[in-house]
Amino acid sequence: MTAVTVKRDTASTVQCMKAMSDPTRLLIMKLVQKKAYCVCQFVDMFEMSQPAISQHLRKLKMAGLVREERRGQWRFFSMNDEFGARDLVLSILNQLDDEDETLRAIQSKEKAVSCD
Amino acid sequence: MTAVTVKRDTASTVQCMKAMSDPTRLLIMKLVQKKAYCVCQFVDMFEMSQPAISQHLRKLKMAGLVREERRGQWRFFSMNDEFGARDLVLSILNQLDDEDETLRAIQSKEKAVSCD
DNA sequence: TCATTATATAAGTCTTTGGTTATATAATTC
DNA sequence: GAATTATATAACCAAAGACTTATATAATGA
Repeated sequence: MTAVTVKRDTASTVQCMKAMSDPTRLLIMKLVQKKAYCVCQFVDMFEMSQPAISQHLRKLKMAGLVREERRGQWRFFSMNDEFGARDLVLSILNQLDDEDETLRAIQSKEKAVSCD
Repeated sequence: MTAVTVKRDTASTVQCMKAMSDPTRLLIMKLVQKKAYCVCQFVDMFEMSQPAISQHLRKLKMAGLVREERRGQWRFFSMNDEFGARDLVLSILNQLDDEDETLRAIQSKEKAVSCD
């Protein structure tokens, strides 16, 4: 049973694609598809500065692809299931190899957060 | 009968998405999916300068999304069906609305080429 | 061969992007 | 309430993008 894809206009398609057309953001989307992560986890996994990660997350959030949730001193990000272009996002993520080396390397660096 | 999608790595996915993450190039891909167009047709349809169109086409060609064919003094561009990330391209184009206003407006400006 | 037509390329400009460092804010813990 | 921890934001910078104008190339046709 395949859902009928809601067709989208050019502008919103381009906006969504631009948000995901970066290796860091594409992989963040791949990760949050499965569960929520907090900023500091991404910092560890991507071995990237905290401001750099924050800015990538802001872009994804502004574009509507992720949602933010506060838990104590942490902010968790997860996939926004109410996003209009959700089908587009999923079809892109779906053809991204789960065995991809870059993805694997990043996943292997995941650390638990105290509140978990 | 749905074809099995070949999973792709992060780098090639991002490269393909970047090539399509522009309204002009996304719509060019939508157009060449159906048939080949020459540069001068795109210039008319997108109401954009010839060098600008040439440069967009070069990007698409360099990324492997389109192929070029000479017919007399014209150069026709069509979708490259041998492209590795073809499934990704098609799934993106597939969810782009055929009734999209921008697309319609561009299609309405199509003119015939002498050699047609 | 010369003018015309179709296209590419080069060089310049302006904007956007993705990082940096420094600092602000807000919750937690001592 | 002071120090610590998590995060955001601001200001800056270098590189990439998307145009522009000017010019080169290549095929066509007189």
